[in-house]
Amino acid sequence: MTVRAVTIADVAAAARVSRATVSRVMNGVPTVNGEIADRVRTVVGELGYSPSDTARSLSLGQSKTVGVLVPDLSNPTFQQILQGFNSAAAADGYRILVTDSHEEVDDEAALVLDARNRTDAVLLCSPRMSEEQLAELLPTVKPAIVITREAHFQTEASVSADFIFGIRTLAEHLIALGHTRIAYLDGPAIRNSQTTLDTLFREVEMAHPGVTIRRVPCGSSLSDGYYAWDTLKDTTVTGVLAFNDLLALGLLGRLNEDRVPVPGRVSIAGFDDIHFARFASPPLTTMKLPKPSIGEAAWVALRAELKGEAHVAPAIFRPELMSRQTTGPRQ
Amino acid sequence: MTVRAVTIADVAAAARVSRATVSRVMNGVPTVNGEIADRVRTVVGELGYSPSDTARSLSLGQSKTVGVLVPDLSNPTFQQILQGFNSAAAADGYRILVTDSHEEVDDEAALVLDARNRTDAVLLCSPRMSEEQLAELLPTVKPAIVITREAHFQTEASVSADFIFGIRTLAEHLIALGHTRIAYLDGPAIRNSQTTLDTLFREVEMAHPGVTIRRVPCGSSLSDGYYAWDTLKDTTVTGVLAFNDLLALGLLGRLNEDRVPVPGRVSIAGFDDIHFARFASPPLTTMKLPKPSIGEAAWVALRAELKGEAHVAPAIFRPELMSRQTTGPRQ
DNA sequence: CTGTTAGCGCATTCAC
DNA sequence: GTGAATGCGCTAACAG
Repeated sequence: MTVRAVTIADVAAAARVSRATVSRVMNGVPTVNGEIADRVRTVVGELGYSPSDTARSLSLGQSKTVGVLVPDLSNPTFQQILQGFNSAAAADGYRILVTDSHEEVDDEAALVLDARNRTDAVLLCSPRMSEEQLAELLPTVKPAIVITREAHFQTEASVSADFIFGIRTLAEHLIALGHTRIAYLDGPAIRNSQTTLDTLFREVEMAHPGVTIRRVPCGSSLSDGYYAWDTLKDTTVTGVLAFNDLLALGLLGRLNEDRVPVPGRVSIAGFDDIHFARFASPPLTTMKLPKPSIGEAAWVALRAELKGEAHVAPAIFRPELMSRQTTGPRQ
Repeated sequence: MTVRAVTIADVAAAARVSRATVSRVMNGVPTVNGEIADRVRTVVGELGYSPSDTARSLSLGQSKTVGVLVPDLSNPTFQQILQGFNSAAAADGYRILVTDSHEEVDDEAALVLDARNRTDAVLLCSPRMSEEQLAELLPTVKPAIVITREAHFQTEASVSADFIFGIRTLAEHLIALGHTRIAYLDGPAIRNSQTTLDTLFREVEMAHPGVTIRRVPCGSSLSDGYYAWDTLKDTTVTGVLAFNDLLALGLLGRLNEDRVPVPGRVSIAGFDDIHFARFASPPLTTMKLPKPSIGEAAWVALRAELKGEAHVAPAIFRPELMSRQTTGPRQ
């Protein structure tokens, strides 16, 4: 914008028609005289006119745009979810506006509000805020839906990945390979997923006497994984589960650097199956998430809300084990 | 938006004041009676009012937002440039709206136009469109600036990376290691950078008799690099330069998979120095680009244009050689 | 089939 | 210090 160079009025004047007619031509309304339409189009071309989306949005009462909040756009996982979401939305004529919170929990609410003020709805992708904050925010920004890594937020999360199932699968995988001392690299401290995970680990330990799974605070980035070795190396841990692939890959890079054999000395498993996982050396064992499908499901849910339809049933996606080379028998 | 739940009028009515007063309170205009202001704020809280950015934009004549076009958001390089740009812009109270062209050259112009119609200016990050298209588009969307990988588009590119210098450096690096048969994995076919690169390679060949550098059409993604080996493996090439790190990393992944020693059988060099480069195995030799600085410089240039100041001098960034382990003596 | 009128939600002159 | 009126650029009835 910035004091629009050429407006609909300019075009109307130059084409000697009313603004309404210009509007009709621009929107492809068929009931316009061919000659007039041509004349308008010509002028549009000459003046380089292009309608202000802001004005259209205000007038139409909708922007045909939905906002998306992600905690970290540099994480390939979110990019892929976003792609699935984006193409699905695009197919319905919607565009997206993405905002990255950079893992700053305290900024999330404001960012969502902000995004919502210029769009018709919002998608909260793995919000890091507490469940309470979320519950408070949601009603003020709806239509809104949230994608979560845990399936137990049934009230809010329309789309979720069965993280617990995935971690259990990975744990069993390591245990089957003979590992008994396992570490879990924790993701961003969020919500009350804490207890859920603890419960899982206790269950697994119960089922497999002799096995211990220890949680280690970590983070969500490559470097978080890289530095995790500092606290891990002096332990007897032989198997490591990571909150996500970034963590696992960062750790793997560190181990390669320190010439620690993988999976000889320690087995590593990630979560998400980002592209790089396959290209790592050795290729990373991880749980594959159908990221584009998750994005699509999110759009389907959001579109339903947009249309005011009945709530669609929450979609829960099960990850799939990609057993590659970073995990092997305990030695 | 979507038929705004609560508007400024609602707040005004509930607080028994005029809309103008509500507006003043919302914008922190000091000349408002304390009690009234408090009353308004209370109502705002109760009603959960939050001003429509769309309406504000239209009224103010500016959105305090700038659009950014990138060819591939999943490429970490662009993310980092974006981050630099974003934080610089944020410091000046501007927000950004990103659009990803997914390397679809033909969509770029429309996307830029689209973005520009809801923002005050646009940044074209490594546009893939032809120089002619760019020249035609630019005037219609200004204020606009472009970031380029080549320094020779002096007329348009406000910020650029000295790609030619970087590739030359890498070529010399390989040659110094004894490589004489070198392949260059080409990026997206764009503009007329073709001849520039050819010129460079001829120069290098002249300066080093016996050396040949062959261009191989490739692409810009991990998988493009992965499949490049299919055409490379039957050649006598011992050194490979890649358009970017993604290509190099994809190729490296393939070579690890096929158990082809790197750099024993073939040396590889990338370009950009994305995070993953360091974590690859072996760590990737590449040219480091000051990506955040590039982003910041872009904002400085764009801000100047926004203010209608004189054109700032084009900024050209020189990449720096990061000699790591994917390049070694010819064997 | 085209022009006139009104209004989307907000900020901002201008009087009061 | 506050309210009433006007306009940002566009679309959508409504007439004609």
